[in-house]
Amino acid sequence: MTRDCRGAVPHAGTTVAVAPVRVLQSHSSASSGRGGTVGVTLRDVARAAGVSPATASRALSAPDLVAPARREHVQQVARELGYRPNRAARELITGRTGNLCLVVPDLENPFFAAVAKGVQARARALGLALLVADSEEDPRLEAELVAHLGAQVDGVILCSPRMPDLDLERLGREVLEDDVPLLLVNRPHEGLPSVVIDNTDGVRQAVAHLYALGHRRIGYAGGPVGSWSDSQRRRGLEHASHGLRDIEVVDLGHFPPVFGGGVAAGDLVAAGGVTAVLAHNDLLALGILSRLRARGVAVPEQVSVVGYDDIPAATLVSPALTTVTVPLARLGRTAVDLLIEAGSARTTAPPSADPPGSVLIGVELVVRASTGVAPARSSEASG
Amino acid sequence: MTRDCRGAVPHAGTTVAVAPVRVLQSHSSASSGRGGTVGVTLRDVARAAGVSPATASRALSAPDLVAPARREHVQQVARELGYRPNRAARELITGRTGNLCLVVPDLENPFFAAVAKGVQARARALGLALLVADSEEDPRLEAELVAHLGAQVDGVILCSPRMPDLDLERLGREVLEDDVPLLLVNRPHEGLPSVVIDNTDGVRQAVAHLYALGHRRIGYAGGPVGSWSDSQRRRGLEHASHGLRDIEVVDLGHFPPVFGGGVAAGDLVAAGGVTAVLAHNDLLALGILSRLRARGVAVPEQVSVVGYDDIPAATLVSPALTTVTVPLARLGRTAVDLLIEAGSARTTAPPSADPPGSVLIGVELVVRASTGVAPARSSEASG
DNA sequence: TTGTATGCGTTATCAC
DNA sequence: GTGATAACGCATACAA
Repeated sequence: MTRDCRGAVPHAGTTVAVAPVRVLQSHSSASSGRGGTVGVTLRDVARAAGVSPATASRALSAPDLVAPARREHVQQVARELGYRPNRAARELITGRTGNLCLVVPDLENPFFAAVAKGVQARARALGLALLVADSEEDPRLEAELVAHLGAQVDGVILCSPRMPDLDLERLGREVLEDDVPLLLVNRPHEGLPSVVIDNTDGVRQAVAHLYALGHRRIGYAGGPVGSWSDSQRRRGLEHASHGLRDIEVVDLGHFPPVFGGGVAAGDLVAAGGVTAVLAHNDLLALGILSRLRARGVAVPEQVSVVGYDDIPAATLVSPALTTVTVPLARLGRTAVDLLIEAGSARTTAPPSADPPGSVLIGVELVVRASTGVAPARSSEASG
Repeated sequence: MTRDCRGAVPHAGTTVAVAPVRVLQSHSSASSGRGGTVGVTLRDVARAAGVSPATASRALSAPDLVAPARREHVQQVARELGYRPNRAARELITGRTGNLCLVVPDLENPFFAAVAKGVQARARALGLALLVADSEEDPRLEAELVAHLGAQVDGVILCSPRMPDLDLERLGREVLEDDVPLLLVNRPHEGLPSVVIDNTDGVRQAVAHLYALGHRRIGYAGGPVGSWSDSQRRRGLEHASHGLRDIEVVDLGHFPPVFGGGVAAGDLVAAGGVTAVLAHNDLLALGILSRLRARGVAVPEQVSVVGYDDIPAATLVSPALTTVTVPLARLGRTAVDLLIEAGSARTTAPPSADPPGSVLIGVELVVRASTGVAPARSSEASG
């Protein structure tokens, strides 16, 4: 790594006036001369507008409380002076930071990246900034981050598929003490608001699709043990298969929900005698796809593969992956809305009014090239 | 989307004591009774430790200034009381927020996701939180975000491949006024610190590799017009080819640096009579790969493909993509370090001491299955 | 080395 | 509807 210190020549064009002395006297309104917008305080605005600081404050933060004429005048003056409220001072007295916080296991995981994008967009639309923390898949660190960052934000959104329930319990209490709303993504928990994906319906759609294509023996490559969404999807799988004649679901086991996990799962698919496999998520499915190809198993001619989430990479491979589309950006936006709602409910209502809500995000199967009609089989059951 | 308000039954197990009255009297040390760690102020610590607030402050923020015995005592007391400094109050007086800000065009783009991850990790290691903003590929929004968020952080890291130089110039000035260091990623600019990738060397390695495999006619699928890294890579390409006998570089044009752009580029590859193609980045290369496959062009037997960046998806496809590995996480970490350096230099040194530094991040070609020996050709030049 | 006192910029509480 | 004034919690200049 080379270090390249660039041109030692200072700007030659305009002369930037840098004040060499620090003025520490009482507010000497730096507004005379275009010295910059730095340090324009509310008092400056008030003075320039000929009103008291209190009125100036109200004119900007609670316009309804001030007479229309004055209000507009103050706002005009503030604009001219380039006034920008000091967030620290405001926070110090209101207790609100104007920031939200998002904790995810891995920013590079396209699933969380999409959620983060949605969260960020909605937060900004509401005039809030977003602190993002990556826990590096470490539940312990997640808890620490929530506790740490929770102190400097108005609300926390936590994506923590694998944090033990007990830790969650504790976090919930801490957060209640600190009066900072905590929202869970893709994981419900008693007493906490959450936004979750409809796992059972997604699985149902996937199974129905495969069944319609003639598949009767379907493998499931599961996610990590202890993952809430995995247990949900297993449940959905059972439920869905109950309604269909002659179907058999083969549990291929638990796998890390990444590409590498899919490679391992791929071998079990090949060995399991199934004609189709549903993976816990797309990364896993892509790994399976890759492994099957390497072993010379044709997809979808010999085996059909279905993923979950519909991450961008699902369309980059060939055959493109049939998968369950999860509106991740919407999930993120909804999370913010619900969090805000929880926050304002907390201040409006007495101690604990209504329990925090939980929102279910609908999903939709999108059929691509990785699924096809089941290969002819030695039929084993009579019709 | 269903709305499911969960169980209306309050907690039945433990009884959570919620204080129904708000204590507004002078500090009545809530430490008696385990009422919670909320509101433990420095004065409380001072009182409990039997020292003045000033000493308590120093014991925690400037330990060297207080006698060892007292110091440890105060720290102990603070720990026991669960004291946590109020960031707003601290910021109000010190002017430092303890936050950095990162602005990227698209959080879902694996390139920026990786950078963000590195930035976040390093920031946390330094005890700083990270505000992340996604500009949705809109340079105008980027400028606005920097201006807006810059006011509430100690430094800004900007990834803005396509922002016009003029806007950058203006941002640089604004930021200088606000006294907030601004650092550019993958884009140098006079007067601003930056961390950039070694584009010319990456291209050189790629060309050398292809040349060694016997390729003599190599296509380049470029990035967007106005992209600094694209112009750098084109320059590197020229330079690299000058040193090699009998080589010809074919400019395939400018493409949006996404999968779809690669699809378009793929057709030109097929039509251009080249035996190898170097893409501006991996997404583009993946699109080319996909298009070539769709058209029945074998990779690498007929055409070799090289990408740039080495995003995770590069190994998910088959054939796996030969590409130039960019240590993106390191890039992010370096950005933070350099930004901090710039920040402290700003306060330490008089007005403008030394111009901000620029760091060059080295890259390395990683050879995978998408490149192979050049097909036999109708040799056109004598040896 | 330690304590006292002041101020950071804003909003909230009161009187008017 | 408006203005004086007191906090908010902390760090620091200054005196001791």
